[in-house]
Amino acid sequence: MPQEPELLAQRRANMEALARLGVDLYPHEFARTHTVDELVGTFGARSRDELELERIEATTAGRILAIRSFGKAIFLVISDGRSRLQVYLRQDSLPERDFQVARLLDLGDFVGASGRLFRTRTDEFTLWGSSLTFLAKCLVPLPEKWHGLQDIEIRYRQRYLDLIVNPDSRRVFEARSATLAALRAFLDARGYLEVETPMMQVLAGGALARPFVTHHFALDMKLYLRIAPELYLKRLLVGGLERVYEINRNFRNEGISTQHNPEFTMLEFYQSYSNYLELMDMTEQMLSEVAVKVTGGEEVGFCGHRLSFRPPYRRLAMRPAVCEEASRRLGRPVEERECRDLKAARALARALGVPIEPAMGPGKITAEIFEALWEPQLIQPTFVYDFPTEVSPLSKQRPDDPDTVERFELYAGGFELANAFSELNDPAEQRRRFEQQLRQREGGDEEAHQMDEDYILALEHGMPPAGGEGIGVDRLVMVLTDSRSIRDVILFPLMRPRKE
RNA sequence: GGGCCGGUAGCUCAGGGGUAGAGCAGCAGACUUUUAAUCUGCGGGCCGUGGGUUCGAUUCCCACCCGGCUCACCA
Repeated sequence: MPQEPELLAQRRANMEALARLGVDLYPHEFARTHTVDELVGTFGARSRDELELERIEATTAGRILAIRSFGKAIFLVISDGRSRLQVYLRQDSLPERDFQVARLLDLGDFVGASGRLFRTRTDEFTLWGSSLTFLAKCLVPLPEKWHGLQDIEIRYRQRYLDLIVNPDSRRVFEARSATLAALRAFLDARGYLEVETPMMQVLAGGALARPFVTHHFALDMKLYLRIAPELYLKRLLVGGLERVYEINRNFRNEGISTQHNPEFTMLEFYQSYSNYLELMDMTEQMLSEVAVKVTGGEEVGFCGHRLSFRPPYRRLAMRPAVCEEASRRLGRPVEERECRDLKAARALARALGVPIEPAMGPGKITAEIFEALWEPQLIQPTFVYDFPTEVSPLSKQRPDDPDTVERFELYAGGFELANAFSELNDPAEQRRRFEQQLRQREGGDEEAHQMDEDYILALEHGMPPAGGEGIGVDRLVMVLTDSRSIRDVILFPLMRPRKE
Protein backbone atom coordinates (compact mmCIF):
# COMPACT_ATOMS: atom_id res chain seq x y z
CA MET A 1 0.00 0.00 0.00
CA PRO A 2 1.76 3.16 -1.14
CA GLN A 3 1.80 5.90 1.42
CA GLU A 4 0.07 9.12 0.56
CA PRO A 5 2.69 11.70 -0.33
CA GLU A 6 3.53 13.93 2.60
CA LEU A 7 2.31 17.18 1.08
CA LEU A 8 -1.07 15.70 0.25
CA ALA A 9 -1.37 14.13 3.69
CA GLN A 10 -0.70 17.46 5.35
CA ARG A 11 -3.44 19.15 3.37
CA ARG A 12 -5.84 16.35 4.11
CA ALA A 13 -4.99 16.66 7.80
CA ASN A 14 -5.81 20.37 7.70
CA MET A 15 -9.09 19.55 6.03
CA GLU A 16 -9.95 16.98 8.66
CA ALA A 17 -9.13 19.49 11.40
CA LEU A 18 -11.57 21.91 9.76
CA ALA A 19 -14.20 19.19 9.73
CA ARG A 20 -13.65 18.63 13.44
CA LEU A 21 -14.33 22.33 13.99
CA GLY A 22 -17.68 21.75 12.32
CA VAL A 23 -16.75 23.67 9.18
CA ASP A 24 -18.72 22.86 6.03
CA LEU A 25 -15.87 21.91 3.67
CA TYR A 26 -17.85 22.41 0.48
CA PRO A 27 -20.61 24.92 1.16
CA HIS A 28 -23.20 25.43 -1.58
CA GLU A 29 -22.98 29.16 -2.11
CA PHE A 30 -21.47 32.36 -0.88
CA ALA A 31 -22.99 35.79 -1.48
CA ARG A 32 -20.41 38.40 -2.46
CA THR A 33 -21.09 42.10 -2.48
CA HIS A 34 -18.16 42.53 -4.88
CA THR A 35 -15.76 40.39 -6.83
CA VAL A 36 -12.11 40.96 -6.03
CA ASP A 37 -11.74 42.63 -9.40
CA GLU A 38 -14.64 44.97 -8.65
CA LEU A 39 -13.16 45.94 -5.29
CA VAL A 40 -9.76 46.66 -6.75
CA GLY A 41 -11.23 48.43 -9.76
CA THR A 42 -13.70 50.54 -7.81
CA PHE A 43 -11.83 51.34 -4.62
CA GLY A 44 -8.23 50.36 -5.27
CA ALA A 45 -7.16 53.89 -6.06
CA ARG A 46 -8.65 55.42 -2.88
CA SER A 47 -6.18 57.01 -0.50
CA ARG A 48 -5.77 55.86 3.07
CA ASP A 49 -7.67 58.91 4.39
CA GLU A 50 -10.53 58.44 1.95
CA LEU A 51 -10.89 54.81 2.95
CA GLU A 52 -10.86 55.72 6.66
CA LEU A 53 -13.55 58.31 6.05
CA GLU A 54 -15.80 56.16 3.86
CA ARG A 55 -15.52 52.96 5.93
CA ILE A 56 -16.46 50.71 3.00
CA GLU A 57 -17.72 47.28 4.04
CA ALA A 58 -17.47 44.48 1.52
CA THR A 59 -17.80 40.72 1.19
CA THR A 60 -15.73 38.97 -1.44
CA ALA A 61 -14.17 35.62 -2.20
CA GLY A 62 -11.33 33.97 -4.06
CA ARG A 63 -8.53 31.47 -4.18
CA ILE A 64 -5.69 31.92 -1.72
CA LEU A 65 -2.43 32.65 -3.55
CA ALA A 66 -0.28 33.66 -0.57
CA ILE A 67 -0.36 33.27 3.20
CA ARG A 68 1.85 35.34 5.50
CA SER A 69 1.30 34.35 9.08
CA PHE A 70 2.34 36.36 12.16
CA GLY A 71 0.89 34.19 14.85
CA LYS A 72 -1.92 36.42 15.98
CA ALA A 73 -2.33 38.04 12.56
CA ILE A 74 -2.44 36.58 9.07
CA PHE A 75 -2.24 38.18 5.65
CA LEU A 76 -3.88 36.33 2.78
CA VAL A 77 -3.71 37.22 -0.88
CA ILE A 78 -6.84 36.05 -2.65
CA SER A 79 -7.61 36.14 -6.36
CA ASP A 80 -10.74 35.91 -8.46
CA GLY A 81 -8.57 35.04 -11.43
CA ARG A 82 -8.61 38.60 -12.64
CA SER A 83 -7.28 40.67 -9.72
CA ARG A 84 -5.64 40.07 -6.38
CA LEU A 85 -6.53 41.46 -2.99
CA GLN A 86 -4.84 41.29 0.37
CA VAL A 87 -6.98 40.24 3.32
CA TYR A 88 -5.83 41.08 6.83
CA LEU A 89 -7.00 38.73 9.57
CA ARG A 90 -6.17 39.38 13.21
CA GLN A 91 -7.18 37.34 16.15
CA ASP A 92 -8.86 40.22 18.00
CA SER A 93 -10.96 41.24 14.98
CA LEU A 94 -12.43 37.86 14.09
CA PRO A 95 -14.74 35.39 15.78
CA GLU A 96 -12.59 32.80 17.52
CA ARG A 97 -13.61 29.97 15.22
CA ASP A 98 -12.91 32.01 12.10
CA PHE A 99 -9.36 32.57 13.27
CA GLN A 100 -8.96 28.87 13.99
CA VAL A 101 -10.10 28.24 10.42
CA ALA A 102 -7.60 30.79 9.15
CA ARG A 103 -4.76 28.91 10.80
CA LEU A 104 -5.73 25.73 8.94
CA LEU A 105 -5.76 27.24 5.45
CA ASP A 106 -3.53 26.00 2.65
CA LEU A 107 -2.42 27.78 -0.49
CA GLY A 108 -5.03 27.24 -3.15
CA ASP A 109 -8.03 26.96 -0.83
CA PHE A 110 -11.08 29.09 -1.62
CA VAL A 111 -12.34 31.44 1.08
CA GLY A 112 -14.83 34.23 1.47
CA ALA A 113 -14.23 37.23 3.70
CA SER A 114 -16.17 40.22 4.97
CA GLY A 115 -14.62 43.37 6.30
CA ARG A 116 -13.64 46.97 5.82
CA LEU A 117 -11.31 48.35 3.18
CA PHE A 118 -8.16 50.15 4.34
CA ARG A 119 -4.53 50.72 3.53
CA THR A 120 -1.72 49.17 5.54
CA ARG A 121 1.37 51.01 6.75
CA THR A 122 3.05 49.97 3.54
CA ASP A 123 0.09 51.44 1.63
CA GLU A 124 -1.29 48.11 0.42
CA PHE A 125 -5.00 48.17 -0.40
CA THR A 126 -6.43 45.56 1.98
CA LEU A 127 -9.63 44.10 3.37
CA TRP A 128 -9.62 44.08 7.18
CA GLY A 129 -11.48 40.86 7.81
CA SER A 130 -14.28 40.69 10.33
CA SER A 131 -15.36 37.23 9.25
CA LEU A 132 -13.91 34.39 7.23
CA THR A 133 -15.78 31.60 5.46
CA PHE A 134 -14.19 28.44 4.15
CA LEU A 135 -15.45 27.73 0.61
CA ALA A 136 -13.49 24.86 -0.95
CA LYS A 137 -10.38 22.78 -0.31
CA CYS A 138 -7.34 22.55 -2.54
CA LEU A 139 -5.92 19.10 -1.81
CA VAL A 140 -2.96 19.33 -4.17
CA PRO A 141 -0.07 21.80 -3.87
CA LEU A 142 -0.02 24.51 -6.53
CA PRO A 143 3.02 25.54 -8.56
CA GLU A 144 5.38 28.05 -7.03
CA LYS A 145 4.38 31.70 -6.79
CA TRP A 146 7.52 33.34 -8.08
CA HIS A 147 8.52 31.38 -11.18
CA GLY A 148 5.00 30.32 -12.02
CA LEU A 149 4.47 27.17 -14.04
CA GLN A 150 7.21 26.80 -16.66
CA ASP A 151 6.79 23.16 -17.66
CA ILE A 152 5.14 23.52 -21.02
CA GLU A 153 3.75 20.00 -20.96
CA ILE A 154 1.89 20.56 -17.70
CA ARG A 155 0.67 23.93 -18.95
CA TYR A 156 -1.05 22.16 -21.85
CA ARG A 157 -2.17 19.04 -20.02
CA GLN A 158 -3.42 20.79 -16.89
CA ARG A 159 -4.43 24.14 -18.30
CA TYR A 160 -6.21 25.06 -15.05
CA LEU A 161 -2.83 25.23 -13.32
CA ASP A 162 -1.49 27.47 -16.06
CA LEU A 163 -4.51 29.75 -15.71
CA ILE A 164 -4.18 29.91 -11.93
CA VAL A 165 -0.54 30.89 -11.79
CA ASN A 166 0.28 32.49 -15.16
CA PRO A 167 -1.72 35.69 -15.71
CA ASP A 168 -0.38 36.01 -19.27
CA SER A 169 -2.03 32.75 -20.19
CA ARG A 170 -5.39 34.03 -19.02
CA ARG A 171 -4.88 37.18 -21.07
CA VAL A 172 -4.34 35.12 -24.22
CA PHE A 173 -7.68 33.42 -23.81
CA GLU A 174 -9.42 36.68 -23.01
CA ALA A 175 -7.94 38.02 -26.25
CA ARG A 176 -9.21 34.93 -28.05
CA SER A 177 -12.72 35.57 -26.77
CA ALA A 178 -12.42 39.23 -27.78
CA THR A 179 -11.28 38.18 -31.25
CA LEU A 180 -14.32 35.95 -31.76
CA ALA A 181 -16.63 38.68 -30.50
CA ALA A 182 -15.02 41.25 -32.81
CA LEU A 183 -15.26 38.97 -35.85
CA ARG A 184 -18.93 38.31 -35.13
CA ALA A 185 -19.65 42.00 -34.55
CA PHE A 186 -18.02 42.91 -37.87
CA LEU A 187 -20.05 40.36 -39.83
CA ASP A 188 -23.30 40.87 -37.92
CA ALA A 189 -23.08 44.60 -38.65
CA ARG A 190 -22.98 43.77 -42.37
CA GLY A 191 -26.11 41.67 -42.37
CA TYR A 192 -24.47 38.27 -42.16
CA LEU A 193 -26.38 35.35 -40.71
CA GLU A 194 -24.44 33.05 -38.39
CA VAL A 195 -25.20 29.42 -39.21
CA GLU A 196 -24.10 25.96 -38.17
CA THR A 197 -23.53 23.24 -40.73
CA PRO A 198 -22.61 19.58 -40.28
CA MET A 199 -19.39 18.67 -38.54
CA MET A 200 -20.04 15.03 -39.46
CA GLN A 201 -20.20 14.64 -43.17
CA VAL A 202 -20.82 11.79 -45.58
CA LEU A 203 -18.06 13.19 -47.76
CA ALA A 204 -15.22 15.34 -46.44
CA GLY A 205 -15.10 18.16 -48.94
CA GLY A 206 -14.38 21.85 -49.23
CA ALA A 207 -10.63 21.55 -48.75
CA LEU A 208 -7.73 19.33 -49.62
CA ALA A 209 -6.77 17.37 -46.52
CA ARG A 210 -6.88 13.92 -44.97
CA PRO A 211 -10.01 13.54 -42.82
CA PHE A 212 -10.81 11.70 -39.61
CA VAL A 213 -13.19 8.80 -40.19
CA THR A 214 -15.87 7.50 -37.86
CA HIS A 215 -18.88 5.25 -38.08
CA HIS A 216 -22.55 5.71 -37.34
CA PHE A 217 -24.09 2.52 -35.99
CA ALA A 218 -27.80 3.10 -36.46
CA LEU A 219 -27.39 4.05 -40.11
CA ASP A 220 -24.42 1.70 -40.48
CA MET A 221 -22.47 4.27 -42.46
CA LYS A 222 -19.07 5.81 -42.63
CA LEU A 223 -18.90 9.43 -41.59
CA TYR A 224 -16.10 11.96 -41.79
CA LEU A 225 -15.35 14.77 -39.41
CA ARG A 226 -15.42 17.81 -41.58
CA ILE A 227 -12.27 19.33 -42.98
CA ALA A 228 -14.20 22.48 -43.99
CA PRO A 229 -17.78 23.77 -43.95
CA GLU A 230 -17.44 25.30 -47.40
CA LEU A 231 -19.73 23.15 -49.50
CA TYR A 232 -22.60 23.38 -47.01
CA LEU A 233 -22.30 27.14 -46.69
CA LYS A 234 -22.47 27.48 -50.46
CA ARG A 235 -25.61 25.30 -50.50
CA LEU A 236 -27.06 28.05 -48.30
CA LEU A 237 -26.21 30.63 -50.99
CA VAL A 238 -28.24 28.46 -53.36
CA GLY A 239 -31.00 28.59 -50.76
CA GLY A 240 -31.07 32.36 -50.86
CA LEU A 241 -29.19 33.15 -47.67
CA GLU A 242 -27.10 35.84 -49.29
CA ARG A 243 -24.62 36.41 -46.49
CA VAL A 244 -23.70 33.60 -44.12
CA TYR A 245 -20.83 32.78 -41.83
CA GLU A 246 -19.83 29.98 -39.51
CA ILE A 247 -17.23 29.90 -36.77
CA ASN A 248 -16.53 26.36 -35.74
CA ARG A 249 -14.07 23.54 -35.60
CA ASN A 250 -12.49 21.76 -38.54
CA PHE A 251 -10.65 18.47 -38.20
CA ARG A 252 -7.69 17.42 -40.27
CA ASN A 253 -5.82 14.20 -39.83
CA GLU A 254 -2.41 15.70 -40.51
CA GLY A 255 0.75 16.49 -38.65
CA ILE A 256 0.91 18.51 -35.46
CA SER A 257 3.17 21.54 -35.28
CA THR A 258 3.40 25.02 -33.82
CA GLN A 259 0.94 26.03 -36.53
CA HIS A 260 -1.27 22.94 -36.72
CA ASN A 261 -3.64 21.29 -34.28
CA PRO A 262 -5.82 18.40 -35.51
CA GLU A 263 -8.92 20.35 -34.55
CA PHE A 264 -8.82 24.05 -35.20
CA THR A 265 -11.26 26.90 -35.42
CA MET A 266 -12.18 28.35 -38.77
CA LEU A 267 -14.28 31.33 -39.70
CA GLU A 268 -15.83 30.96 -43.13
CA PHE A 269 -18.05 33.62 -44.64
CA TYR A 270 -19.81 33.87 -48.00
CA GLN A 271 -21.31 36.88 -49.68
CA SER A 272 -23.52 36.72 -52.72
CA TYR A 273 -22.85 39.17 -55.56
CA SER A 274 -19.32 39.67 -54.34
CA ASN A 275 -15.91 38.50 -55.52
CA TYR A 276 -12.34 38.07 -54.37
CA LEU A 277 -11.35 41.70 -54.99
CA GLU A 278 -14.11 42.98 -52.72
CA LEU A 279 -13.13 40.39 -50.13
CA MET A 280 -9.57 41.73 -50.05
CA ASP A 281 -10.87 45.16 -49.13
CA MET A 282 -13.27 43.69 -46.61
CA THR A 283 -10.54 41.57 -45.05
CA GLU A 284 -8.40 44.66 -44.54
CA GLN A 285 -11.26 46.42 -42.80
CA MET A 286 -12.11 43.39 -40.72
CA LEU A 287 -8.60 42.70 -39.47
CA SER A 288 -7.94 46.34 -38.78
CA GLU A 289 -11.11 46.54 -36.71
CA VAL A 290 -10.42 43.27 -34.90
CA ALA A 291 -6.83 44.27 -34.10
CA VAL A 292 -8.00 47.55 -32.63
CA LYS A 293 -10.67 45.88 -30.53
CA VAL A 294 -8.39 43.14 -29.27
CA THR A 295 -5.05 44.92 -28.85
CA GLY A 296 -5.98 48.59 -28.85
CA GLY A 297 -4.22 49.39 -32.11
CA GLU A 298 -3.60 48.36 -35.69
CA GLU A 299 0.01 47.47 -34.96
CA VAL A 300 0.84 44.31 -33.05
CA GLY A 301 4.12 42.81 -31.94
CA PHE A 302 4.73 39.31 -33.23
CA CYS A 303 7.95 37.32 -32.79
CA GLY A 304 10.03 40.48 -32.65
CA HIS A 305 8.30 42.12 -35.61
CA ARG A 306 5.82 44.97 -35.70
CA LEU A 307 2.90 43.84 -37.85
CA SER A 308 0.62 46.55 -39.15
CA PHE A 309 -2.97 45.71 -39.93
CA ARG A 310 -3.58 49.22 -41.20
CA PRO A 311 -4.95 48.98 -44.77
CA PRO A 312 -3.96 48.65 -47.50
CA TYR A 313 -1.91 45.45 -47.43
CA ARG A 314 0.68 44.50 -49.98
CA ARG A 315 -0.72 42.51 -52.92
CA LEU A 316 1.35 39.98 -54.84
CA ALA A 317 0.15 38.10 -57.91
CA MET A 318 1.49 34.59 -57.58
CA ARG A 319 3.12 33.89 -60.93
CA PRO A 320 4.72 37.34 -61.32
CA ALA A 321 5.97 37.07 -57.73
CA VAL A 322 7.50 33.69 -58.49
CA CYS A 323 9.14 35.09 -61.62
CA GLU A 324 10.48 38.10 -59.79
CA GLU A 325 12.06 36.13 -56.97
CA ALA A 326 13.27 33.34 -59.26
CA SER A 327 14.90 35.89 -61.58
CA ARG A 328 16.69 37.42 -58.64
CA ARG A 329 17.95 34.07 -57.39
CA LEU A 330 18.87 32.60 -60.77
CA GLY A 331 20.36 35.76 -62.20
CA ARG A 332 18.36 35.52 -65.42
CA PRO A 333 14.95 36.76 -66.44
CA VAL A 334 12.33 34.12 -65.64
CA GLU A 335 9.15 34.44 -67.64
CA GLU A 336 5.59 33.64 -66.64
CA ARG A 337 5.15 30.99 -69.31
CA GLU A 338 7.74 28.89 -67.45
CA CYS A 339 5.15 28.61 -64.67
CA ARG A 340 2.50 27.34 -67.06
CA ASP A 341 4.44 24.70 -68.97
CA LEU A 342 5.06 21.40 -67.20
CA LYS A 343 8.61 20.83 -68.48
CA ALA A 344 9.67 24.43 -67.88
CA ALA A 345 8.09 24.46 -64.41
CA ARG A 346 9.89 21.25 -63.46
CA ALA A 347 13.18 22.72 -64.67
CA LEU A 348 12.54 25.89 -62.74
CA ALA A 349 11.85 23.99 -59.53
CA ARG A 350 14.98 21.94 -60.01
CA ALA A 351 17.08 25.05 -60.64
CA LEU A 352 15.69 26.63 -57.46
CA GLY A 353 16.14 23.48 -55.36
CA VAL A 354 12.42 23.16 -54.64
CA PRO A 355 11.41 19.50 -54.20
CA ILE A 356 8.47 18.35 -56.34
CA GLU A 357 6.58 15.13 -57.02
CA PRO A 358 6.23 13.52 -60.44
CA ALA A 359 2.42 13.78 -60.30
CA MET A 360 2.48 17.56 -59.85
CA GLY A 361 1.30 19.70 -62.71
CA PRO A 362 2.71 23.13 -63.53
CA GLY A 363 0.19 24.89 -61.28
CA LYS A 364 1.06 22.82 -58.24
CA ILE A 365 4.76 23.24 -58.95
CA THR A 366 4.32 27.00 -59.20
CA ALA A 367 2.50 27.04 -55.87
CA GLU A 368 5.29 24.96 -54.31
CA ILE A 369 7.91 27.34 -55.63
CA PHE A 370 5.96 30.30 -54.34
CA GLU A 371 5.73 28.88 -50.83
CA ALA A 372 9.40 28.00 -50.74
CA LEU A 373 10.58 31.38 -52.02
CA TRP A 374 8.11 33.76 -50.46
CA GLU A 375 6.27 32.39 -47.45
CA PRO A 376 8.95 32.95 -44.79
CA GLN A 377 9.38 36.58 -45.80
CA LEU A 378 5.68 37.44 -45.78
CA ILE A 379 5.75 38.94 -42.30
CA GLN A 380 3.60 42.00 -42.88
CA PRO A 381 0.02 41.20 -43.94
CA THR A 382 0.19 40.37 -47.65
CA PHE A 383 -2.39 39.19 -50.14
CA VAL A 384 -1.15 36.60 -52.60
CA TYR A 385 -3.64 36.39 -55.46
CA ASP A 386 -4.36 34.76 -58.81
CA PHE A 387 -3.65 31.11 -58.09
CA PRO A 388 -3.25 28.36 -60.67
CA THR A 389 -6.58 26.68 -61.42
CA GLU A 390 -4.94 23.30 -60.88
CA VAL A 391 -4.65 23.82 -57.11
CA SER A 392 -8.05 25.48 -56.67
CA PRO A 393 -10.89 23.09 -57.53
CA LEU A 394 -13.65 25.25 -56.02
CA SER A 395 -12.59 28.67 -57.32
CA LYS A 396 -13.84 30.58 -60.33
CA GLN A 397 -11.50 31.12 -63.25
CA ARG A 398 -10.49 34.52 -64.47
CA PRO A 399 -12.56 35.34 -67.55
CA ASP A 400 -9.41 36.21 -69.50
CA ASP A 401 -7.30 33.25 -68.31
CA PRO A 402 -8.75 29.80 -67.59
CA ASP A 403 -5.47 28.60 -66.03
CA THR A 404 -5.84 31.17 -63.28
CA VAL A 405 -8.54 31.49 -60.64
CA GLU A 406 -9.79 34.50 -58.75
CA ARG A 407 -8.34 33.48 -55.43
CA PHE A 408 -6.13 34.95 -52.74
CA GLU A 409 -4.46 33.91 -49.56
CA LEU A 410 -3.55 36.31 -46.79
CA TYR A 411 -0.17 35.80 -45.17
CA ALA A 412 1.02 37.42 -41.95
CA GLY A 413 3.79 36.58 -39.53
CA GLY A 414 5.20 34.10 -42.05
CA PHE A 415 2.17 31.84 -42.35
CA GLU A 416 -1.21 31.64 -44.02
CA LEU A 417 -4.07 33.35 -42.20
CA ALA A 418 -6.85 33.33 -44.78
CA ASN A 419 -7.91 31.80 -48.07
CA ALA A 420 -10.61 33.29 -50.29
CA PHE A 421 -11.97 33.22 -53.76
CA SER A 422 -14.69 34.03 -56.20
CA GLU A 423 -16.84 30.94 -55.91
CA LEU A 424 -17.15 28.58 -58.82
CA ASN A 425 -20.91 28.38 -59.52
CA ASP A 426 -20.97 26.66 -62.91
CA PRO A 427 -22.01 23.04 -62.22
CA ALA A 428 -20.50 21.70 -65.44
CA GLU A 429 -17.14 23.30 -64.75
CA GLN A 430 -17.33 22.12 -61.14
CA ARG A 431 -17.84 18.58 -62.38
CA ARG A 432 -14.79 18.89 -64.64
CA ARG A 433 -12.74 20.13 -61.69
CA PHE A 434 -13.83 17.24 -59.49
CA GLU A 435 -12.99 14.83 -62.30
CA GLN A 436 -9.55 16.39 -62.55
CA GLN A 437 -9.16 15.90 -58.79
CA LEU A 438 -10.19 12.27 -59.15
CA ARG A 439 -7.38 11.76 -61.64
CA GLN A 440 -4.95 13.25 -59.10
CA ARG A 441 -6.37 10.93 -56.46
CA GLU A 442 -5.74 7.98 -58.75
CA GLY A 443 -2.23 9.32 -59.19
CA GLY A 444 -1.70 8.83 -55.45
CA ASP A 445 -2.77 12.21 -54.06
CA GLU A 446 -4.75 11.23 -50.94
CA GLU A 447 -5.81 14.80 -50.37
CA ALA A 448 -7.35 15.40 -53.77
CA HIS A 449 -11.02 16.36 -53.62
CA GLN A 450 -13.69 13.68 -53.96
CA MET A 451 -16.56 13.85 -56.43
CA ASP A 452 -19.57 15.41 -54.70
CA GLU A 453 -22.69 14.79 -56.78
CA ASP A 454 -24.98 16.25 -54.14
CA TYR A 455 -23.08 19.53 -54.22
CA ILE A 456 -23.19 19.63 -58.01
CA LEU A 457 -26.94 19.07 -57.81
CA ALA A 458 -27.17 22.11 -55.55
CA LEU A 459 -25.18 24.17 -58.07
CA GLU A 460 -27.51 23.01 -60.83
CA HIS A 461 -30.31 24.79 -58.99
CA GLY A 462 -28.35 28.02 -59.44
CA MET A 463 -25.91 29.70 -57.12
CA PRO A 464 -25.51 33.44 -57.42
CA PRO A 465 -22.05 34.85 -58.07
CA ALA A 466 -20.35 35.08 -54.73
CA GLY A 467 -17.11 35.50 -52.85
CA GLY A 468 -16.13 33.37 -49.89
CA GLU A 469 -13.31 33.33 -47.39
CA GLY A 470 -11.92 31.24 -44.57
CA ILE A 471 -9.83 32.65 -41.75
CA GLY A 472 -7.80 30.50 -39.38
CA VAL A 473 -9.00 31.87 -36.08
CA ASP A 474 -6.31 30.21 -33.96
CA ARG A 475 -3.59 31.68 -36.14
CA LEU A 476 -5.20 35.09 -36.03
CA VAL A 477 -5.22 34.88 -32.25
CA MET A 478 -1.56 33.83 -32.32
CA VAL A 479 -0.67 36.96 -34.25
CA LEU A 480 -2.78 39.19 -32.01
CA THR A 481 -1.31 37.76 -28.79
CA ASP A 482 2.30 37.25 -29.90
CA SER A 483 2.03 33.50 -29.33
CA ARG A 484 4.66 31.28 -30.98
CA SER A 485 2.63 28.10 -30.90
CA ILE A 486 -0.97 27.34 -31.80
CA ARG A 487 -1.05 25.35 -28.57
CA ASP A 488 -0.71 28.56 -26.64
CA VAL A 489 -4.05 29.80 -27.99
CA ILE A 490 -5.99 26.52 -27.70
CA LEU A 491 -7.09 25.78 -24.14
CA PHE A 492 -6.71 22.02 -24.41
CA PRO A 493 -4.47 21.15 -27.37
CA LEU A 494 -4.29 17.52 -28.41
CA MET A 495 -1.63 15.62 -26.45
CA ARG A 496 -0.69 12.00 -26.45
CA PRO A 497 -2.16 10.49 -23.27
CA ARG A 498 0.24 9.69 -20.50
CA LYS A 499 0.88 6.03 -19.77
CA GLU A 500 -0.80 4.57 -16.65
C1' G B 1 8.08 9.82 -39.67
C1' G B 2 13.64 12.25 -39.71
C1' G B 3 17.15 15.51 -36.93
C1' C B 4 18.46 18.24 -32.42
C1' C B 5 17.35 19.16 -27.15
C1' G B 6 15.09 17.89 -22.56
C1' G B 7 12.63 14.65 -18.27
C1' U B 8 16.36 15.17 -10.79
C1' A B 9 11.58 17.10 -4.36
C1' G B 10 4.79 19.91 -5.09
C1' C B 11 7.14 24.14 -8.31
C1' U B 12 11.73 26.56 -10.49
C1' C B 13 16.41 24.62 -11.31
C1' A B 14 21.85 23.00 -10.10
C1' G B 15 24.77 18.55 -10.02
C1' G B 16 27.38 14.22 -11.29
C1' G B 17 30.61 6.36 -11.63
C1' G B 18 30.81 5.86 -4.63
C1' U B 19 25.16 8.38 1.54
C1' A B 20 21.07 13.30 -3.63
C1' G B 21 21.51 19.59 -3.73
C1' A B 22 19.52 24.96 -3.53
C1' G B 23 15.42 28.51 -3.53
C1' C B 24 10.26 28.67 -3.07
C1' A B 25 6.24 25.53 -1.16
C1' G B 26 5.52 22.06 3.44
C1' C B 27 5.90 20.81 8.97
C1' A B 28 7.18 22.64 14.30
C1' G B 29 8.27 27.10 17.08
C1' A B 30 8.63 32.84 17.58
C1' C B 31 6.26 37.18 15.76
C1' U B 32 -0.83 41.66 15.76
C1' U B 33 0.46 46.35 9.28
C1' U B 34 3.44 41.96 6.18
C1' U B 35 3.89 41.64 0.90
C1' A B 36 9.24 36.92 -2.90
C1' A B 37 7.69 38.77 5.21
C1' U B 38 11.67 37.53 8.73
C1' C B 39 14.22 34.27 12.37
C1' U B 40 15.29 29.05 14.47
C1' G B 41 14.75 23.93 13.69
C1' C B 42 12.87 19.66 10.71
C1' G B 43 10.92 16.51 7.06
C1' G B 44 10.45 15.53 1.81
C1' G B 45 13.36 11.77 -3.99
C1' C B 46 11.84 4.76 -8.36
C1' C B 47 17.15 11.23 -10.47
C1' G B 48 11.00 9.27 -16.94
C1' U B 49 10.73 3.39 -17.79
C1' G B 50 13.33 -1.18 -18.96
C1' G B 51 17.77 -3.54 -20.17
C1' G B 52 23.31 -3.48 -20.39
C1' U B 53 28.51 -2.19 -18.79
C1' U B 54 30.57 -2.01 -13.72
C1' C B 55 32.51 -4.21 -7.30
C1' G B 56 28.99 -0.14 -7.56
C1' A B 57 24.74 3.59 -12.34
C1' U B 58 20.73 8.94 -10.90
C1' U B 59 25.49 9.74 -13.78
C1' C B 60 28.23 5.83 -19.14
C1' C B 61 25.79 2.70 -23.32
C1' C B 62 21.19 0.73 -25.78
C1' A B 63 16.00 0.55 -26.31
C1' C B 64 11.42 2.54 -25.11
C1' C B 65 7.87 6.34 -23.03
C1' C B 66 6.55 11.60 -22.65
C1' G B 67 7.54 16.54 -24.14
C1' G B 68 9.89 20.88 -26.81
C1' C B 69 12.06 22.86 -31.24
C1' U B 70 12.83 21.85 -36.31
C1' C B 71 12.12 19.43 -41.29
C1' A B 72 8.44 16.98 -44.20
C1' C B 73 2.43 17.20 -44.99
C1' C B 74 -1.04 21.00 -44.13
C1' A B 75 -4.31 25.91 -42.45
